[in-house]
Amino acid sequence: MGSTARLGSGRRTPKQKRSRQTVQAILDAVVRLLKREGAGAVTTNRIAEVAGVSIGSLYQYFPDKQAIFSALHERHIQEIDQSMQTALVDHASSALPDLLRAIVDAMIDAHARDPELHALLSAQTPPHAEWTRHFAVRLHGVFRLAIAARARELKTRRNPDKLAFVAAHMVESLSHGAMFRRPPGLSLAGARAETVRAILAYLRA
Amino acid sequence: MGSTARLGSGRRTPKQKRSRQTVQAILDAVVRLLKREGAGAVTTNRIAEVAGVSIGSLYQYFPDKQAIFSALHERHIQEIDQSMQTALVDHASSALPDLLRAIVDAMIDAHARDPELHALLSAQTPPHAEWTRHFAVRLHGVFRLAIAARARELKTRRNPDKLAFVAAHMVESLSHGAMFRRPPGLSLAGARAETVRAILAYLRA
Amino acid sequence: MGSTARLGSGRRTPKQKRSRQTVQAILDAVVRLLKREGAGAVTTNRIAEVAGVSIGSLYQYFPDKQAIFSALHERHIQEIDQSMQTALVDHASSALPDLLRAIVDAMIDAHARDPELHALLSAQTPPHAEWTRHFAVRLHGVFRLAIAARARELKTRRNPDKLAFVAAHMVESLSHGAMFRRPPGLSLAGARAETVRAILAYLRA
Amino acid sequence: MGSTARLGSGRRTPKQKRSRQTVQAILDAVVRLLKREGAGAVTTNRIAEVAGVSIGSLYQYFPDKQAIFSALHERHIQEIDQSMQTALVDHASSALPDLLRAIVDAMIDAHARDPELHALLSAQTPPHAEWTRHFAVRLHGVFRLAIAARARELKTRRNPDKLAFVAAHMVESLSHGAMFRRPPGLSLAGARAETVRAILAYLRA
DNA sequence: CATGAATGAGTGTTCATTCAT
DNA sequence: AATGAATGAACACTCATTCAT
Repeated sequence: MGSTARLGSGRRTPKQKRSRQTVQAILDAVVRLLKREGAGAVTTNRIAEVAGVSIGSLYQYFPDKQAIFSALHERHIQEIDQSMQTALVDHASSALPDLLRAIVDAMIDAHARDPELHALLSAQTPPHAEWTRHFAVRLHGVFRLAIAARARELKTRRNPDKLAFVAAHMVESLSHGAMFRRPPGLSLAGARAETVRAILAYLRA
Repeated sequence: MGSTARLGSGRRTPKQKRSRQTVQAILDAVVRLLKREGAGAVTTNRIAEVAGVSIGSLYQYFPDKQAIFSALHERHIQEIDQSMQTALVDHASSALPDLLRAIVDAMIDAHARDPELHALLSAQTPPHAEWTRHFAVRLHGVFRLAIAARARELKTRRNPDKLAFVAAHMVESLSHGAMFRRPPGLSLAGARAETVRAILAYLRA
Repeated sequence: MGSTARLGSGRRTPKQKRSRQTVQAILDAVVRLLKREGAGAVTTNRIAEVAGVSIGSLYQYFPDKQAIFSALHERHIQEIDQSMQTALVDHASSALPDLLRAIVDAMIDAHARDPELHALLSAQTPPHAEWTRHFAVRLHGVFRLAIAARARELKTRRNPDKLAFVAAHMVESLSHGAMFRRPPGLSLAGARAETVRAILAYLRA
Repeated sequence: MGSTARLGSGRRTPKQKRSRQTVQAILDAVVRLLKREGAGAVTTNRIAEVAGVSIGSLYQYFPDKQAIFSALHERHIQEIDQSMQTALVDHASSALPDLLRAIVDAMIDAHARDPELHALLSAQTPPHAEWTRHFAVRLHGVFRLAIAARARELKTRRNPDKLAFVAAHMVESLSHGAMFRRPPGLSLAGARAETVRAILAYLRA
């Protein structure tokens, strides 16, 4: 991990850095293509071209096309996951509404940052692929933690899994909805607030 | 010869009935293929084969491959929409919890009836296609109606659009989640009940 | 030929008239399609549609697609041939320049009447098909006759076949050229006159 | 390995030479197919097969089927054009009859070299395509040059464009006719001579 | 005879993947 | 490692033709 960089020569590091850069370039190329020319234009040859690498090199780093999408998904999830983790830590000792607010914000921001990407990505991958499941589990975990830590505040003895299940789905669905299907007359800010209010209402019921 | 034109009632309809049967056969073939052999096996020639019609006939009824998926979506949505409408009417004078329960049941049942189909279908269509939007609008409408009719019971003066937005997303997301991402230890029945409880909690908050 | 129309009952005539009308309709449909939508649009089904007959009926009158083009060619040639014959007869006792002028006019007019048709037709049929040969022979014949009848005026004893060969090609090529490849600065009338002059020069040389 | 880059002269050219060879192979394959099995056998897959390349390679060099025919035409025209140019230069200071004879020979030889190809090719391309026009212009130009340079010999003040127009059409038409529609009793040599005589007669009239 | 739904062999074309250089 | 020309299985789609009604 960090240790490779510390070893004497530093000879292997540049190679690995190059690799990572190539992988990044390929992943970025997919995103650019997806946004600029639509899903139909995302062919391996085109990806390689846009990434500025040869098609041969592309296959050096990814065994097949699907692997590229998987990697992209993973990267995307990790980014969201990261901001979730941060929200959780930052508000470890805040009141529940504040924490919820932070989580919802993180989620919406993640969607807002790259809305087309998110949309097109889900169209490209089987909806029950590993990553979807994985993401659900992570989000579920975030809420389990958040809820467990505030069991007293909530005065509830209900199954925390059940609560987390509902809360996680609410945040995901409403974040997505706030971004893409907001009805006229409901601002993004309004949707944010309403999402928090809804989850709170549920948890406190 | 000349007499055929004189025979009783529906001499023109068989032509149309046959058409409808062919279209049905094609749509059913897609579903069968999707379930039995996965999305990769859904080629136009294979569809025609499984449907028991010639590829030429298939193209007599659908201008291109995408049109087949669109038709399938439309059929699927209409089925869900139907059961939603029914729930709404059947519980026109029930108490809110009963109505909500009926709506959630209709939604989950629709997902449960053909879970793979639903899943694979969404993978095939751009997520912001007309039908997705259309369905969201329909669901939203169902809730607006349900909530408006019970404004007094809810003792609320909040924007019904806002309430409907949140409620609709909760139903859709949690129905889907109940079907596909239920955590171990949460039964389908439990998820159903919890979904209703959550929506109620929100509406009454 | 003419006799069928003279026979008693007249029962068969309408049927034959209908047939001829259908055939005409089909032939006209090809021309219309060719002109309006280009060669690519000329499919048997489309022809039938434009002609206002069913595809089945079309195949009642023509064994296959190629036969339609053949019939069209034949009709086209007969029209040109007709006007050629007329020119020949009308100027049976005119001087050579006048006759030549009449033939050239007939030829150019034939091209001018339906230039696209003529062009597209040649693109559709193998260039050495029967009809092309046939047409060449007819034109050749016309000139043989015209030249033979004026051998004294021409004071020539050269092989009339040779003269006819050259004259026929000149008239065909220059008529076509006058229509389609006239250089800027050369009017159609000018091209007409020049064609006559050129043939005369050759015949008198 | 590394040494390959150091070897003598043309190490980059093989890439281009290979390309040219492939293109040549494809073009030749079309000609072979056209001659051996007729126009109906000329499918892209068959071309690739006969050319000994994969269908994928074929599409690397030609965007679509039509482009192959266009390239073939261009090649064919350039060959004829070449021999025309040569005739013009070789007889720059010859008398007009000799020059005419050379041009007619070049034209007839071009047709004689590959008569079926020429015939089938014209059947494949719209008769007013760019190349046809282009060729007419070239031929016209050749004659303008030839005539202009001999204005004194011809003692003519007539519009050289008019003269060239007629002469060019005579050469083209009579060369083609000499090849394909020669009447019995007229030898190829006879047709050649007669063509020259006819053009001379016209120019001197 | 007319109809037009049905047929299916065959077409042009794409694109993930390989491998000689 | 990198390259990119070459590959070819597979696909969506067309259209001349048939035949049951």
